[in-house]
Amino acid sequence: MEAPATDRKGAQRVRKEQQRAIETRERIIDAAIEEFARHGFEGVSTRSVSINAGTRHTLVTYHFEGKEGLWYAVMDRVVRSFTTQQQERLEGLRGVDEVVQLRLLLEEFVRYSARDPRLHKLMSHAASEASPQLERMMAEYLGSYFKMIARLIKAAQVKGAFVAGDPNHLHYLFIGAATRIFMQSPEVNRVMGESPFDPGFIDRHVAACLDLFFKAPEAGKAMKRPPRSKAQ
Amino acid sequence: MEAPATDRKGAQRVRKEQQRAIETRERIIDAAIEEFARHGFEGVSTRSVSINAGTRHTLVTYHFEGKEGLWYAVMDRVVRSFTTQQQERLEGLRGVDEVVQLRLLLEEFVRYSARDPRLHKLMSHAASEASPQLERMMAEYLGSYFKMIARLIKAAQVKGAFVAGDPNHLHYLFIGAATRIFMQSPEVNRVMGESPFDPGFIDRHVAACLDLFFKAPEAGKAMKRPPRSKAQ
DNA sequence: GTCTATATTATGATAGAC
DNA sequence: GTCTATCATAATATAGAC
Repeated sequence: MEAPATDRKGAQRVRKEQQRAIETRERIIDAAIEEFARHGFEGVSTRSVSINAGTRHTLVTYHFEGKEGLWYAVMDRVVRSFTTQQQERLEGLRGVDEVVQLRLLLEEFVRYSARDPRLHKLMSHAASEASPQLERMMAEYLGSYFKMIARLIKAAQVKGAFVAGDPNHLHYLFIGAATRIFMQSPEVNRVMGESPFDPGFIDRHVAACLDLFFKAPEAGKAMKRPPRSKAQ
Repeated sequence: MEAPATDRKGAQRVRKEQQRAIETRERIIDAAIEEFARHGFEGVSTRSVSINAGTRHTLVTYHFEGKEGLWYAVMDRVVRSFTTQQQERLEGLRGVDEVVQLRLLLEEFVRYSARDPRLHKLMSHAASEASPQLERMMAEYLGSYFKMIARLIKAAQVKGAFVAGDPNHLHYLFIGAATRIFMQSPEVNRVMGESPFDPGFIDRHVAACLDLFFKAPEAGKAMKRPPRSKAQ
């Protein structure tokens, strides 16, 4: 059976429609990331999300099978985007000294948190009580991420370049120290008189966070930390 | 005009009613702290709060003039209870070396966060965007608290006992490092295989947090930190 | 895929009896 | 002060036209 003349046009129309559908889906997720980060799951209505996305709330049901499905899609995108970014950064550093790897990954972590604190706001909602969703995220993405960082911390400790203690525990201390200031920026602004998102502040913040955890490997060396790489 | 015989009984009844009213008010606040900490302002209904408090939702309106008034009452109680506790701890340490004062206040801060992480969960909701409420809390309670800690950090830095850097900045690093682990305990549990609320863990956590920020004043001294006071 | 219309339930707030 | 009854609005979800 030969394809009739209308088929090409038809296929083209289908592709365009699919394209538009994908864009709608993405716009909804974008808007939902913003709202969920600000108000948490219970504090968000699919109506306000869809309005901010420029569509109707019924499309949330169509694309995500309801509010919960939208939440999954949001967490999936945000967490996956973070972990793959870190993973790629690590792969680009193959062969480099592990202490340097760790330092650069953690620096990137801080800068990522400054660029988009919504990951941590979302996690603060998702991880504050046990749930199947949390378990799934841990199993799928975050578990191996924590293992990877713990491995690097252990290696850095062996070389005497990182403070002593349980690697995962120290990782959590780092995460907290690095991100709190961005998660509560209005309060910080009020206390410190400057925005933590100011580029100058971010540089100082990166240095302060790293300085807390990295040690100069030899006692004879100066306490000043080596110049940090700025380029990716 | 003499008071009639019924007055004594009447006054007694009024006192009892007032007492009961106060208890109702307190029970509502207790329940609201729990709910607001978990779900944030938008995610909470006055109905569920009042059910958990064992009353009707109309009493929320009566006692607090609505949901927003309840939110104010909650934040007021939680923040005030924290700052006065720290204030009293400080007053009990009059005359003590400032480095020791700071160390003990920060230790108390960590243990307080472990006892009741809801303060920080509430703040993470209240301080993530600017608002008149936040401004009021800062002006009334938290502003002077941050000033007090900054003063002690500065003094400790002069004595070479605390890491260098802007005192308020370092304070935020400390707050983040100390509290994140309790705010996301289910995630931590999954990663570390133990609860951060385990007494043994809390002790190790206190030590780890303090060790990050306090320095041994002399290079010749051993790196081990002095035994921490456990009592009050 | 997207829209309109609508069903159902939840929520914040109020009025009035006791 | 606390309760019952009720209202107006907002939310999730679904059905069906296009």
